Amino acid sequence: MAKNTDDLRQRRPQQPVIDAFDRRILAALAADSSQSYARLGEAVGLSAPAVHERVRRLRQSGAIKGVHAALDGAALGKPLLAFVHVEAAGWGKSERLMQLLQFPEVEEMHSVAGDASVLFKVRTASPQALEAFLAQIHAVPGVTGTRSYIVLSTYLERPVQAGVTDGWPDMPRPE
Amino acid sequence: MAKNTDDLRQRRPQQPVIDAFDRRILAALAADSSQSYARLGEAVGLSAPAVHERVRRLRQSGAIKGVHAALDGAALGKPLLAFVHVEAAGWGKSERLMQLLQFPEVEEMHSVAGDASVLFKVRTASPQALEAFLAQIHAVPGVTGTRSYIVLSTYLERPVQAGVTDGWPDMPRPE
DNA sequence: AGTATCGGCGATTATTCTTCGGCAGAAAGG
DNA sequence: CCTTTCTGCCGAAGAATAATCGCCGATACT
Repeated sequence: MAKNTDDLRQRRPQQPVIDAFDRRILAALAADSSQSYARLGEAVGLSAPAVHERVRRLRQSGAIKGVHAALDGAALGKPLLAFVHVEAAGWGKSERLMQLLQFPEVEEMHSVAGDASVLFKVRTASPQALEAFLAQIHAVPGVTGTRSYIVLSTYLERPVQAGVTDGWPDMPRPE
Repeated sequence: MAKNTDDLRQRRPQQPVIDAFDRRILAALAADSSQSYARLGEAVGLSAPAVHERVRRLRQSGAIKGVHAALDGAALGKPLLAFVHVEAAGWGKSERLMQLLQFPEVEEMHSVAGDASVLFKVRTASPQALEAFLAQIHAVPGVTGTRSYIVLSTYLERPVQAGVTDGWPDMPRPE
């Protein structure tokens, strides 16, 4: 037996093939991850152990990064949601900026292409708290300015969806 | 017995008091909602049934809106994340705009105060798909323009945190 | 054809969830 | 100050679920 073939087997496809069953399982778990494997299996057309095995694989492959409780910001005393665009001279990502992630008010931080360098999503208890956060940002060396977008109403806020639109509706092309 | 006192009891405080135990439970559930009540109880210093009861209450009060699996956009074939600002003449929220929420690419939609009316967070399979989505937006009557921010790197993306910063670090006040 | 591999299914065991009764502490009333 | 009432926690039991095992059919490769 050629043992060295095991090395070849260790290639990780990194795309462990996500078939239609997986997609349906992922969609169901993204919607509600507290349902039993039996119910999931019934929904997608598989047995409970089969679903269990697929979920285990999806977890290990990284397609499922975790399962989290969705909390209500207002109920927790953080009714103010805002997106903060940061303009920075030089390269935006600094060690100093990363320290801001320790604040539980910060939910997202991305570097973006556009007329801003870094984008924050923050949920604060009050305008004063947002001001304090902005002060923290402005205290970072290299930051030249910020632009804040205060959220008035949230019409949709959901986790990553499993679905992909492949056939976009025909658009009225600009002539 | 005055039965009518029951009516008074039906006042819902709407702030059913979230104490330190609740906050720790919520923090733990936001981080990982797949752990057992026994482990949670051990972490926060309560028994499993006590945690169960508190979680039930937090669920009912709306503090916990649900539990969802966090999926990996790239693994699902949607590696492109973008924030799209929409400028609209008149009032931004239209029935036509709400129909766009049916696309699984759309993860968030807010109306904001700032130099934009509506803000979308979309995760698409490709730049072409993003273009198709933008075309959908521009097809909505009243939309005068969009500004897109393509995400280059995501440094943080997490659900609503239970914690609140009350003592913000002293900021260097602008003199 | 033979053979190995993979994935699903049914059944079993182990964990966990969920409920129940009892009890201690705090708050309201006499 | 004592009683009453209420609330919330705990330990224990029963129900439901998660997690594992062996077997089987399908597929692909030799």
